[in-house]
Amino acid sequence: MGVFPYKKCHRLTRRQDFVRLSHRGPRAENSWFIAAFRPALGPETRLGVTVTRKVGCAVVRNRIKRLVREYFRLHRHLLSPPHDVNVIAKAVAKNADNATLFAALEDIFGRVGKAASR
RNA sequence: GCAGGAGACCGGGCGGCCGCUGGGAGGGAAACCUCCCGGAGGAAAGUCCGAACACCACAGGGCAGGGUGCUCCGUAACGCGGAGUCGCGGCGACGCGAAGGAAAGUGCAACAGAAAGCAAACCGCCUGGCGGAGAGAUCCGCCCGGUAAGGGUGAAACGGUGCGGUAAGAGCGCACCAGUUCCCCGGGCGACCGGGGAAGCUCGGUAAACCCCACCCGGUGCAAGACCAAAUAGGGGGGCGUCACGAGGCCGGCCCGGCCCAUGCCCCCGGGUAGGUCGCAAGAGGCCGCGGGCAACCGCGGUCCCAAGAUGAAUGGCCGCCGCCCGCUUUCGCGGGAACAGAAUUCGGCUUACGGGCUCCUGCCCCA
RNA sequence: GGGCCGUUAACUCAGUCGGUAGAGUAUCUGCCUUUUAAGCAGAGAGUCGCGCGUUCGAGUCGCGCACGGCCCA
Repeated sequence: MGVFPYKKCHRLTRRQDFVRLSHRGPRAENSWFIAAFRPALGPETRLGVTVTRKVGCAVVRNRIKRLVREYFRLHRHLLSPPHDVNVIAKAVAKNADNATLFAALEDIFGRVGKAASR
């Protein structure tokens, strides 16, 4: 396994997982994203990305999802103990460039990390 | 040089690091790892048509409903394409056209106008009659009629011009022109075109109003559908026969019509949700050559060129160099920009969005 | 993936068979009242989502787009 993998076991793949996060559970928020999270059931920290049609067309939504995944791939190991995280993009995210979104993700994962380690 | 028209084409390139994903090979008990090959578009979009494929329905007939609508070709098929015909637009290159039928029937036409569809008399014009005025010519009023040439209204008013004709007029008659129908000759597969003749005088618009005519169309869609199969709950399916005569149900638009029923006997053990596997990626393909055809396209041969397959859903991120465009700058260089847009069963079209250069053609102007 | 509907005044909606686009609320003005509310009278306001076509004439008919919403599995 490489240093920064992103395999299927690192993703939320069931509707159940998303529903579980959307109900109760802590959230972190800034101008571009909302993150819903709670301690993982398995041994790995897992990611889900939610970008609704309100955000933009398919090209815009794909770009945002890829950026979120890329950031998660490089920084997943910083989150301990393992958590399930769902990152939801706000509609204004379509206007931000890649560097801005990476900064926003750094901010929001920082908040998640702080809350998770407590 | 400016303004335009048509056609075909491209949709940045190379490299490094970190990743995702399909297939193949190898290793491993497994998680997984290593290597090799592949991984968004001309529109992948809108879902407007047509098919392939799958399941459901289906004896047959009729009605309804929907679609198409000049001709001939092409195609698996099409509402698509090609070549033509006619009409319209443009100086032109060229473009556009749901382009069958209004002498089958029904309907509609506000306002204006006398009248809007078996024509019609408001004004005007004219013969005649009555009354009045006047010396008279004649004028005025009313009435019975004639008249579509003139006026005004309207999107549209029942051919146009001229001559004759008449009380005034009128295709009432004649000549030419336009149109309609029919006949003949020639060309074309055909739409239709060219020429000649006759008749009748002329028969309006709207079918993207109902409708008529010709041709086509069963429904639903890969979340179709097939297979494997936890937990939970206990039932489900098939065949044959007897009875039956109308209340009900079914036949997936409706009707004619057809079937089911109450019950008996026999046979089978499976059905199905979560989840998984398949469907699911190698063909109505591209290119080259030859042949046929004006062309769309077709036939034959070759090439082995290309051919993604996810399923909370991959095709990415960061960086360097080069090329293109813009701004600043004498140059060097610096900074910025690069459109529309992301496969979801697969093809053929159409439509819409959008960056760029190329070739040919047209009109006008200038120079030689 | 497939299907259906809507878009008309600031807001909520009518508008049949094509013929001068209306109603209620809100706004403004006047009357009434000590004043406000209520009531009465009147006024303003519209690219009928956009484009092309059919027609003498289109909110209405046809086609192509845009935006919004809903349904099925």
